Amino acid sequence: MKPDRLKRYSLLQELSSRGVRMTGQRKVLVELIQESEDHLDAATLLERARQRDPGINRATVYRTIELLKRLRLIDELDLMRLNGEKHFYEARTNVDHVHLACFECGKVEEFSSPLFERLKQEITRVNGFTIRVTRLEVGGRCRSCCAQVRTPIECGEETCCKSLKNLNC
Amino acid sequence: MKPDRLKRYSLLQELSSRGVRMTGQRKVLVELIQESEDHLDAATLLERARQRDPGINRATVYRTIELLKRLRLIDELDLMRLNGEKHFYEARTNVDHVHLACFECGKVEEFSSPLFERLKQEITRVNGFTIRVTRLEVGGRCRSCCAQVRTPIECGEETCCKSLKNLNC
DNA sequence: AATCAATTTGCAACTCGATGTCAACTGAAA
DNA sequence: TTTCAGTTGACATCGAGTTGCAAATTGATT
Repeated sequence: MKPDRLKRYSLLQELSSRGVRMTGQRKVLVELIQESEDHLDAATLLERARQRDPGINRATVYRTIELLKRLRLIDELDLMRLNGEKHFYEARTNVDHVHLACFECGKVEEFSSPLFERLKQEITRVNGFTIRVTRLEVGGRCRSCCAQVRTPIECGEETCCKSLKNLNC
Repeated sequence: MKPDRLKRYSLLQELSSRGVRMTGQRKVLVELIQESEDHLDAATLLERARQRDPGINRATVYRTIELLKRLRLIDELDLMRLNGEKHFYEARTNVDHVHLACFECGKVEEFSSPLFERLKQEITRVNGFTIRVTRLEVGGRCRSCCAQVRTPIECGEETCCKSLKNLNC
């Protein structure tokens, strides 16, 4: 399933329906997360927010992220530490999905599948575990990078990670 | 599948077979990771290592972790930030498995399933993605906590997270 | 056993994402 | 419009992880 097939929650709507106070700063931040095509980290979010409200503070960004996370309106991602320690955020979707992070080019694809839903059901059934959040991240080499690069991914090869850091590979 | 059904790689063996220089510090660290029942973070690993070799340094711990990660001999986990920003490590297993982190009691269960393997195959087939590492973490409430606690997990309830921090819930 | 280049370690300073504190401010209910 | 709990900005602080470099160690070679 393509990313654009995934439905994102309307954050503003959810917030107001839950009686959360809507400040100017929150509105800007929430809109940015909602609109964003890519996965935002806190620093990028701050940077973009300052273009709309120059006075906005870093702490507010983190506090808003915290709020949205607690309300389960956004998901937090690591993207296999493709870009270091940062965390990334996205508006929640109606269906959980996998993030495929390419160690070669850094691209991140999204993928959802009924198999994932079945796996979740199995977890609940077999372990008696009530699932609240899931995070499935996969690291490797995307289709176009596989086509370009001759050498297969080899364990321990220095060459396989090239310029990227913290690859887990 | 129970954790003890998962086979872990023998780290020392793998390292020597790949011609990695074996220093005293590495031996201690690698043995500790191998022996450990639970998932170790860097600080805990350092602490335990110092009981065997008091002079061992923090930087060495991180460098060894980095080495093992690059050689794909250990996996890195977040455990849904159950305990803050720390990363956790475990010797790789023959089969990928899910980590189920209970937000209530902090317990971490492991679970592997053919469905997970099928999902991985599907990812490869549909997306043309060559998988190198996977990380599937699930947060929620474990069986015994579900039995104890009356209230279901509710979005935005302050009570659902209680003393634990950074719950993503 | 002694030699030696290459690798690894310890140390300490540093980076950087994230959090805590507190006075000042503000959204929205009355 | 007033009121005040909730929110923000400023700034200090935290803590996990990294880095540069001199000294120490490894293990292959003689």
